[in-house]
Amino acid sequence: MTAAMREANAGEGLTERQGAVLEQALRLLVDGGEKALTTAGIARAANCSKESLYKWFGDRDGLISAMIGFQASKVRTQDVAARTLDAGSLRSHLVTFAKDLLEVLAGDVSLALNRLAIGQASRDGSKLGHMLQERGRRQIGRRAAALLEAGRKAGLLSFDDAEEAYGALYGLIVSDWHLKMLLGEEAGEMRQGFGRKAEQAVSAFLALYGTKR
Amino acid sequence: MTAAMREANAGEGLTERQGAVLEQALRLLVDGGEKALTTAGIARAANCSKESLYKWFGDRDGLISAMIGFQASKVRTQDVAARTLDAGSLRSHLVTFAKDLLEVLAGDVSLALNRLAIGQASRDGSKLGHMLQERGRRQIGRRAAALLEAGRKAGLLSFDDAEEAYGALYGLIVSDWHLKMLLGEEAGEMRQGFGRKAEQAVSAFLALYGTKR
DNA sequence: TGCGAACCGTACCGTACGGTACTGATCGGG
DNA sequence: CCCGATCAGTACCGTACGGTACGGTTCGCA
Repeated sequence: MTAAMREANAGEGLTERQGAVLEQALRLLVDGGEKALTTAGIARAANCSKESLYKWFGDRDGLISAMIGFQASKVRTQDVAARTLDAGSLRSHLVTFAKDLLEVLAGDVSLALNRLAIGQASRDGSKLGHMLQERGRRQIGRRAAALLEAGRKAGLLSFDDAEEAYGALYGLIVSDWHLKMLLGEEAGEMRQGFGRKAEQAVSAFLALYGTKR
Repeated sequence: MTAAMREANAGEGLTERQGAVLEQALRLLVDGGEKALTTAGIARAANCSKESLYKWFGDRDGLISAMIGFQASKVRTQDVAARTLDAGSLRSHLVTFAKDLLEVLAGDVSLALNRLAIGQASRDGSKLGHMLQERGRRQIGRRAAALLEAGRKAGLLSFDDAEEAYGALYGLIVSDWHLKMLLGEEAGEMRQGFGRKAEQAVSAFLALYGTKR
């Protein structure tokens, strides 16, 4: 029973009720930051008892871990089957990827969870940090890697180290926007610049790694 | 008057004693994260009384703000007078800038302060975030802007929007390393890759914005 | 030598949090 | 119709923090 629960928490085997509780917890976190993420507050917001929280998630850290896993499980990245890939469609796919990346990073839940994990990075041995890294970046990184690999196979891209190419793409897209948003810069005002920024970044990336010239 | 005249430490109106206290506070923050940054802990580490802390800095937020200002005042960026600028020296200056930037961002005090400001971004209306942005990034941004402008004046670089070019340079250099370090990735292991990464980033930047071909 | 300001060390207060224990209500199965 | 399990609601406990107050000490200065 307990073992099943623990394993379930790591994956997605959560009761609807528990999912609803995590939803409320995420909402609290987004609205009020880590300070607002108290067990009493969650219990009040979710109309459940503190005792249930501890029974389901063990302790506060377990609850936070469950929040991260829960949120990650909601964002599934679909692999684009790009069989027919020409210069135009590659560019379009890259631009879409860039916009998606910026949108994800600017999402308030993403920002709140990243802030939480960063704030706890010094205390908990970066356990949450690794979790976010694995569940979040890894997913979108795979999507990008697949896209880049497809581009190379189609003779549209040229690079030796895929990781290096992805690093350049990521940096060109995100620059220091993520940090600025994490530090509190209002994300709403920035969003309208995402489209232009994505186009610029992809153009630069193709100038660097594209074979067409 | 003597108190006020006592050399204002690095432009701030701080006594040496107060600077020493802030030094200890920064050390506490670096070692133990925000949780370790308690008024009692600071008083103990700095051999001063809590009453003095409140007299000097008002409250905990004032103390944290003073810590940021104090740390920023210690990092002065020297403008490189690049009168004779050729392709080689521009590249060398850019590589040096890139390495410096990575070293600064990987510094444990910088990481700790950024973590602190990010953790408080939701509670205090990003006051600390703006402070860090203004005192930290602005400085190194100006250095980069001067370098880019000099390169353009010398006919070695070509760009319309300096801010856009700087964004590309920053992104190519930093990529997602800063976030990874903020999330707890051990910075020590990464440092040895800084040199190579700086070279790669500058090469890519020059391929994008350099006039020499 | 005497005075006053600054300051250290500590005791103290109110509060809020994490976590536990208890009570009563709901509900599905025999 | 009753039994056992689950859970909401709440009271409770220990702890730790931010901030304040106070006694004792040092030191500059007249």
